[in-house]
Formats: sequence, C-alpha cells, structure tokens
Amino acid sequence: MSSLSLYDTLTRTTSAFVPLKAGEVGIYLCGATVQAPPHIGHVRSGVNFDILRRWLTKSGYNVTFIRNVTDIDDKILHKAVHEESPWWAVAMKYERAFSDAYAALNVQPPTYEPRATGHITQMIELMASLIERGAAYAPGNGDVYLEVRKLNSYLTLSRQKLDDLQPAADADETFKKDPRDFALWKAAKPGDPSWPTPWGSGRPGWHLECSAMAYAYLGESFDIHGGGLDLIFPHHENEIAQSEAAGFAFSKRWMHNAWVTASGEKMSKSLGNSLQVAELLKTVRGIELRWYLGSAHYRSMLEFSHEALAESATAFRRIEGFLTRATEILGTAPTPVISQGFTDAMNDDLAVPTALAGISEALRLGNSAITSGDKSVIATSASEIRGALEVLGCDPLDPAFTVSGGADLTDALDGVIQLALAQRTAARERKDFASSDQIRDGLTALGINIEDTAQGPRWSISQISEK
RNA sequence: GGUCGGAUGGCCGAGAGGCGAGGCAAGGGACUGCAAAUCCCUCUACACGGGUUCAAAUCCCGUUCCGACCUCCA
Repeated sequence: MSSLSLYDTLTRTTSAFVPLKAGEVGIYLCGATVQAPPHIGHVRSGVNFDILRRWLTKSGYNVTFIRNVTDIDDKILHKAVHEESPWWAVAMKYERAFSDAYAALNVQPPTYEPRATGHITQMIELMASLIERGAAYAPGNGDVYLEVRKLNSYLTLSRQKLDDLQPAADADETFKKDPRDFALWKAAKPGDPSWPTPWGSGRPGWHLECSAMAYAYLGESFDIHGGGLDLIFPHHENEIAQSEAAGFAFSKRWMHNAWVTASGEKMSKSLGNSLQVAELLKTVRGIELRWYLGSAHYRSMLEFSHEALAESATAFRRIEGFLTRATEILGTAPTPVISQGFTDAMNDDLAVPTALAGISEALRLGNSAITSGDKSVIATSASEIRGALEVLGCDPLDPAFTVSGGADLTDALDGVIQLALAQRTAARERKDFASSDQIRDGLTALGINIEDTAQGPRWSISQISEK
C-alpha cells in the first residue's frame, strides 16, 4: 500500500504527507476576488484542489476545506464605478457567478466559505496583536503596515531577496518606515467603504484577510495552503509574514496549481469573454469541462484550445458510454472501487494523467467483456472506472450531473422511441433496409443516436454538438 | 536585472538513467445488411550543441526559444 506524497512549493520537493493531527486535514485555498465572471483559469484551481480534497477524503481523512471570497478590493471598487453599482452589489453578482461555475463543474462547496468583509473584527484583532508584538505599526494616517525588516524570515516561498524588490506602490511612502513594508490596512478614502479601527477608519489590504480567516477557521497551524502560481508573491509571502509575526506556525505545506494558458500566455481579460466558464459550457457539458481541466497534472501548464477541449470531451464520452452500457447490462450501477494502480498514481502527488492510463486499460477490458458477455469482467472494470471518476469528480452517475425532474420525461421518450425501434426491427427482419434506415435517419435528425448491439438496439440522446 | 518553470510524435499530454504511458486524429483489419459502437494492428517523439555513463528524453555545462512573478524602461 503506497502512502500519499505531495509536492511542497516551500521545499520544492515531493514529500510524505503527514497531517498535524491524525486523521484530520485542514486546507486553506485562496479563492476568487469577485470582480469579474470566472474564466477557465479561475476554475482550474477550484477543480485541482477539489480533486485533492476528494482524494484525501477517500483516503480516510476528515477534511476541513476553507476557500475564501475576497469581496472588498481595489478592483471591485473600480468595477463598481464602471458598472454604476454599489461595490457590494458587484461583489455579490460575481460571487454568484463563481458559485454557479463551481457547481456546474461539480466542485464541492467548501466546508466554510468566509468572506473578507465578514471578518473585519478578526483582522483588527490580528493587527492589534502584530502592533503589540512590534511587528506592525500605525503611522497615524489611518494605514497600518507590516515592518518586513523585523521579520525573522521573509520571501522564503519565492526565494527572492528583499533588496531585489521594489517598494510596493499601494500606499503613501511618506508614512512607511521602509519602502518594502506592505499595507495591512488602508486608510479610508472619500466615497470608499470603510470600517472603524483603533487606528482610524479604512479597509483591509489584500493579504490580511487570508491570515485572519485561516486562523479563525483552522487555527494557528494547518496542513495545506493552496492557490494559483501567481499568488506565491506577494500574496502568500505576505500571509506567511503576517501569520508568523503573530506567532503562528501557519501552513505546513504550500501547493500551487499551474496556469491555463491561451496562445502560450497566461489567461487575461484581453482575451475577451470566450474563455469564460459560462461561454464554454455552451460547447461542452460541465462534466466534460471538468474532465479536461482535471486530466492534466495540476502543476503542469495547460494550453487551452477549443480543439483540445472537444477532443477531451470525446474521450470522456467514450468512458461515459461504457459506464452507461455496463449499467444497462448489469441492471444496476457499478459499485465504485479504487484500484491499486489508481491509488499508487494519486498518492504520487496526484498523478492524474498516470491514473488515466489505468482507466483506459480498464475501459478496453470492459468493452471487450461487453462483446464477449463476461459480466464479471464488465462489473470489475466498471467499478474501477467509476471509483476513479468519483475521485476526479467526473462520475456521470453522480446526481450532480443528472438533469433533475427529467425521469418521467425520459420514460415517456423511451416508450416512443421503442415503438419506432420496433418498426425498424420489423423492417430489418424483412430486409427492408430502406425503411429501417429511414427510421434511423429520422431519429438521428432528432438528436437520437441508434446503435445495434448484441443486446438489441439502444438509443441515446446526442450530446452538445461541436462547434 | 532578480526569482522560477517549461520545450516530448499531426494534436493533447505522462515519464525522469536501460524495457517507446495514455488519449485524440490518421491508415489497415474484424464485427455489421449498411452504419454506429467496440475490439485488433500500424505509424510518427523527446528544442539545439557539448559532456558524464556500459547505457541519457531523463544527469551536468552551454545555447536558442517560450512563459510566470517582481522590477526596469517607455
């Protein structure tokens, strides 16, 4: 039995995962700044860490998974001006958009999903502690800064030198002791939202919320902190600085997912709306988009193209088709089983691509067994495949992906189609292939695919067509 | 300028000193009235130049190109 090893950005090595507390895992994932609709890059992080969470859960851990919502930030305020809406309305609107996208991709809701604005008290307490410990200072203008020169260590995650950094440009330099000190809290500006503190009214800096909320929900130390690669600096460095200066051991391991790129570049708004999740879901189903995002290794760059997505969806439908046929033949949905090969692959820093090779093997065996009628092998293969898909969050038999309220309709449709198929079978038996093909073509035109199998003809509704 | 990651077949994507992952596409075959689905077979690789080694896609040095974060310049 292999045991789980995970990569750690801090050490740049893969090492055995040992939880702080036996049987328990605490994960903090930096979630979205809700200032625009989610694009495919945003949700890759959600999917990757959802797979990690599912695998930890499947491995027997009780996982506490925190993913925050940054609902106060410069970009949100700018957007509010642009959209002529209150900042909180903008935040809510895009938070919903993210929630919808996560749901469409079957990303499990976090154990807790704290919003920054709901944790101002915790942030003030953290700042008070940092000031008391001499790690932070309030120069009197309403800002609060962390004094980076006083830190025992800084920039250990990105391995940069403090003197190579240029000063942060987010506040008035005249109040800083050192230009590289960063803002924990920003003094109120006219018209901007603000909250009262002992040092003046203002709003949180970008980094403070994560330290405060991680402490609130996971305590002084927890197992894994995750996020996208770009968060390593400055966000995660500053989280470490704040939390360690407050006396917390903070995260024991750092995990970062790589980019989805387009035309070799990091996804950005200049690419327009075409890569927004909502747009992509017009071309493939959520389960297919998830399969695409999840099938590359989380630390590998994923070069997006519509062709690659369509191809990935084709591959997924093949697996799905087998599970559907297997379920029909077995008369019951296969029980999910985790194979040794899958376990070994996942335990090796979530080597999903390697695990997928095993699925392909099981798929081949299972399809052959359908031809030969070996139910035992069909059941074994289907169970292994379903077990793997379940961990990947791509189980087509998962109720999350089935259309609700459609069962009665499906039964009625089945009756109608069976009538047509009976006519076709009769025509075929009297070698009237013109008539039988006419029936099949008619059904195909309606989006009903017909296959003649050893068990007789079967039908399925064709999926979203490729564009 | 600093820090870091990458370059694998038509395409997508693993692997990380010795046996050519896997998928998609393509070609051939089996099955089929014809299809579809499925199965079988085939093909095409490790950016470039050196080096280490019995053996390098994998390690080392250099080069080119691509990208990320922070800068710089404009």
